[in-house]
Amino acid sequence: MSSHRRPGLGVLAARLLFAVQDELYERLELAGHGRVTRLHGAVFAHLDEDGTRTSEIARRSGRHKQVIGRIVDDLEALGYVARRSEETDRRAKLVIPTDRGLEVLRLSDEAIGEIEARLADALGEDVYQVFDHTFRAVLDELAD
Amino acid sequence: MSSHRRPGLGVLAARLLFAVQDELYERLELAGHGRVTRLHGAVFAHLDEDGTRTSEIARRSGRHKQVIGRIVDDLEALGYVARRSEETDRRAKLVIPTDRGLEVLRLSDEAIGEIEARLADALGEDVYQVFDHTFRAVLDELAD
DNA sequence: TGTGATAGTCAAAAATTGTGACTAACTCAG
DNA sequence: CTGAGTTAGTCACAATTTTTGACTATCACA
Repeated sequence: MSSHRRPGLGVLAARLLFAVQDELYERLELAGHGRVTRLHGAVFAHLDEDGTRTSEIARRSGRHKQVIGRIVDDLEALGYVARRSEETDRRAKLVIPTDRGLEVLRLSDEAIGEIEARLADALGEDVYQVFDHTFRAVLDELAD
Repeated sequence: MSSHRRPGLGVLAARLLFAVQDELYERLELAGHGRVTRLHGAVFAHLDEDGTRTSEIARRSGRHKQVIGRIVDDLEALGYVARRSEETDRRAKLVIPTDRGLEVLRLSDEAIGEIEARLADALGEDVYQVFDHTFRAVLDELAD
């Protein structure tokens, strides 16, 4: 078996994404946030500590605002975020993390940070830094 | 705006995946394969030229075999793959790309190859090679 | 031979995504 | 100041996708 083709950049990206997500959500579950799923990640990943608009989250995550709106409904019911109208634009509503939401943000940053630290440790601090730097350059290059 | 946190490894991976997919499916559409969607990618990405079992595709892609079975139904109806019973194990069926399916495999490899070549050109051949190599090392490291 | 595991499929339920329409509020040219 | 066009968000409905459980056929192996 395993006569499969050498994985290209797309498959590498998918594997990395799944590997990171697997570890992240496992840790969130252990920390008592088992109700938070990958779906909610689209919001958490693009949510600032001081709040972000629904439409901005939609834009950043590349999903429809209806989908984001529904995920926010969910997170609101679970007590992770609250909605507050913006004062400068009364159409808009800020999605703001609650204390519980802030904890998820903190735990997520911590989990990702640990993964990165583990990789830096295994591959070499300098090697990993170059990797991270090149990764961002790759994304900049593909953004056109 | 844009006061968002520095994206971690997970967000980087997601962006890379989407960027690669965007370009890949755009090219497939231009080549007359507009009916092939990201959904089908789970099969094509793990399909060998000489055929692969449904369950092996499911294992490699991390999806349920029912889902893969349905995608294969789709691809079969579109004329991209055929099913053939294995001789060594009569329970199993090989999913085999048709000529049309082989063309998609070729176009996909070509598209990814061009993206990689473009990146190597922009960032430097040696820089990109190190990046690619480190990427695979990262995945090996996370596989544990 | 017979017990347990594996490959694949079917069918129904649940979850997620996409579409179109709608209200409210903002922008800005005239 | 006003009205046309745009944008933020939501609702309701349709379509798609995923999940769950059950089932048949086949294999592996003690």
